Amino acid sequence: MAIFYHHIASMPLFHGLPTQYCKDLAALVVDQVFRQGQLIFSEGDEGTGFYVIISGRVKIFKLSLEGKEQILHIFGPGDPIGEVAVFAGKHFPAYAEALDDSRTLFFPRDAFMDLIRKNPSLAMNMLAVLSQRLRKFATLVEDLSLKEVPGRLAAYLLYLSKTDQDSKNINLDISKAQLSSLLGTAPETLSRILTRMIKAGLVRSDGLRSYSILDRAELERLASGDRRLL
Amino acid sequence: MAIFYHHIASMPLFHGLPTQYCKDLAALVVDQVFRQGQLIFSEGDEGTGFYVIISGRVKIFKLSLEGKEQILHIFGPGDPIGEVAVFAGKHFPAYAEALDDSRTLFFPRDAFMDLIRKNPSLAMNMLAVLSQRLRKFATLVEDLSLKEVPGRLAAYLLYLSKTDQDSKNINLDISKAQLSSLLGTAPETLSRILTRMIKAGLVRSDGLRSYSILDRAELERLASGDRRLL
DNA sequence: CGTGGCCTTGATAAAGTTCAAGAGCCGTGG
DNA sequence: CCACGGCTCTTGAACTTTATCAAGGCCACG
Repeated sequence: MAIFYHHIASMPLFHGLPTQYCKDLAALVVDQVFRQGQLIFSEGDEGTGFYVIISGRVKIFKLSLEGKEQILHIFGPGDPIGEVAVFAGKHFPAYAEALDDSRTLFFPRDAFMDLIRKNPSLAMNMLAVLSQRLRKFATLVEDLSLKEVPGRLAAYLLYLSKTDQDSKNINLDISKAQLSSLLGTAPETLSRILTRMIKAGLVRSDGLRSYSILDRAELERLASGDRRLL
Repeated sequence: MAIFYHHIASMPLFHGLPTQYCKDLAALVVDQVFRQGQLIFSEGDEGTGFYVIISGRVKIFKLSLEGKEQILHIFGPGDPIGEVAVFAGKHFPAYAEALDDSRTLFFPRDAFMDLIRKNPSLAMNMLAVLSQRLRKFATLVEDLSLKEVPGRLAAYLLYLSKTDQDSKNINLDISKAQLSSLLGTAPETLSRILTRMIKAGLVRSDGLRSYSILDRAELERLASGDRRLL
């Protein structure tokens, strides 16, 4: 259990939580490992608790009848997933699948609820997490509805360049198929627009999933919704 | 102040909160009235607190460069708005505008934060509210990305028929222009698809903003993402 | 050296947008 | 009472963007 404690205490979600509570949690928590491609939960499943990712990445997505998928988020170490089912509605609102071999800790609903009632700073942390997600969703809706694919792709590339040490070199980290699902488009469309961007001198492909940003200003114009073609 | 107390105590958000706390809140709260069409806050504004709607309706929306709007939510009495800025990021993530002449109570950030720290049930209520919104966003993204306009419209009509006393008679309550912005499409497209639905015998127009559902099964097929044409 | 992933490219079709014009509705004022 | 102006909504036609279907290319791995 001591090994869980270490993980729990270092999660942003539990930042500021007294040591004893972290230890209590460590005793409740269940360690779960998922293979790459393995489903963690399905939309509609009853949620008896939530997961926090220890290692690996997890995609949260919706599926249409015809099997088309839209990725809502891609989460990594430290991120909680499925917590919505704990606080409202009881069942998971989407699918979750491991993108890599992953490890998670599972927090049973009732024990966690007790703890959150006892500890205001945990509640505040959780409120901050949920609020940030609402924010992310708002921009996702904005992108899907108000921007065309080039704009979405440009925004995503710029987003990557901010996290990956503000440089001009970016790494996609995910397959093009996944990226197209994240941007809400077909893989073919993504491919075409990426080559258009390359031909227009906005970016350069450095092989595999690595790209360089050549014309940041132009990308920013695209990302902000400028309809003007590449 | 006593008059605010009454409103506060009856809000779902404050359900279960001790009387004294409600009274404390009543002393802090600021009453604000907005005219129909008046902007309550803009995207990017600093959020020094949040609002709860007492009467009227408020739309939360994003705007593109070209002025196209996408409605994220339409909220009514009892709903909090702008709370995301309180818990994360400080600035409002979208625009808010009164759809009717409306009245709100404004809760200053710091006082509210203190209260939430002191009262776990308030925290739980807020977590439930945010979770429900995440859920709503997830279905909005699903609709925008995975369904076509007929599917979205069908889903919306069915949604209305559930709230408005499960009958076959529904009332749009908002203009077609607003509805098109909520569904993420152009007014012309909405108009065309609505007439298609009428011609196909799925719904009937009872004048103004009133409609009747004639073929619920077929609407449900459309809403669930069936591509088959009307 | 071939096989299977994953990505690209091309041709075609579908859905939605845009622009422009017209219809219906309603309150105002002559 | 009717005509006018201003709304909102509808309809039509051309155009864009994106999806879809179908090959073909590339590359890694056995």
